[in-house]
Amino acid sequence: MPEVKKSILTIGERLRGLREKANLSLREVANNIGIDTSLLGKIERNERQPTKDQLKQVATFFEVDEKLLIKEMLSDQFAYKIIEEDADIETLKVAEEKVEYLKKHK
Amino acid sequence: MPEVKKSILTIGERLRGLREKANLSLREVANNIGIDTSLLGKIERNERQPTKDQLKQVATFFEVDEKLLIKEMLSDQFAYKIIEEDADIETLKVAEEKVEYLKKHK
DNA sequence: CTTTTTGTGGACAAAATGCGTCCATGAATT
DNA sequence: AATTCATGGACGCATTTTGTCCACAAAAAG
Repeated sequence: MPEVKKSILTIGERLRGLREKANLSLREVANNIGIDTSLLGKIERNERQPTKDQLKQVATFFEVDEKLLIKEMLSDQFAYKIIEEDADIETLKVAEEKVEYLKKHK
Repeated sequence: MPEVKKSILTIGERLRGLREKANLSLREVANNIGIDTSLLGKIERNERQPTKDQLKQVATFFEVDEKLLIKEMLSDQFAYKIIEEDADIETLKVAEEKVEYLKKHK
C-alpha cells in the first residue's frame, strides 16, 4: 500500500500544477476560462485572488472538485491572516467551535 | 472545583459585556477611546470591525488582554467566512497545517 | 540568427469594500 | 416635558483589490 504524499500547496501553486500537468500555456487556459493571460499568471503566483466564478471555471476546465479549490483558497487566507497578525494558532480552534455553535443555533 | 462556563461570544458581544458590566453608556466609553458613539454601537453589534488601534484602546480601558480580543475577532471572521462560503469545517484544519508549515519553512 | 511564444511585472483605471460621521428616530430614564 | 440613550439609515471618503494594457526578457521554434 503506497503512501500518499500529502503536500501543502497554496491555491496558486495548485492551479499552476494543474496547468503544467496538462502541458498548457497560460494563454491557452486563460482564454478558455475567459480571463487575461496576465491575470491568470498573477493568480498562480498568489498576487491576485480568484473570484468564486473564476474558480468554478477552472474547476470545470480541469475537471476537479470546485469545493476542494475553495478549501485550498480559504485555508490559505486564514493561514496568512494568522501569521500576519501574529495570532495564536488556537484562534483556529476557537473558530471551529464558533462554526459548530452557529450551525447548531441557526 | 467549579466548572468554568465557557461561552461562545462574538467580539461585539464581548465588548458590550464589558461595557455593561462596568455600567457605562456608549457615549462614555466612546468618548474615552476617542471614537463616535454610533461607531462603537455598530462595533458592538458587529456591524463594523474595530481597527487594531481601537481594540488596543478598549483593552487598556477595560484592562483586558488585547491579544485575547484579537483572537476573539479573528475567530469570528473565520467562522463567518466558513459559513458564508458554505465551506467544510475541515478548512480550518488545513489552515492549521499551513500555519505550522509556513512557520517551519520561514 | 530571426521570429514567435511564453511568463513576468509595472503602471494604472475601475470597481469593490469597508470605515466613520451625521442625523433622525424611538425608547427609556429622570 | 426634557434629557439621555441606543439604533440605524444614508452617505462621503479612503483604502484595497481587481483586471487590463503594455513592455520586456528568456526560452522555444523555425
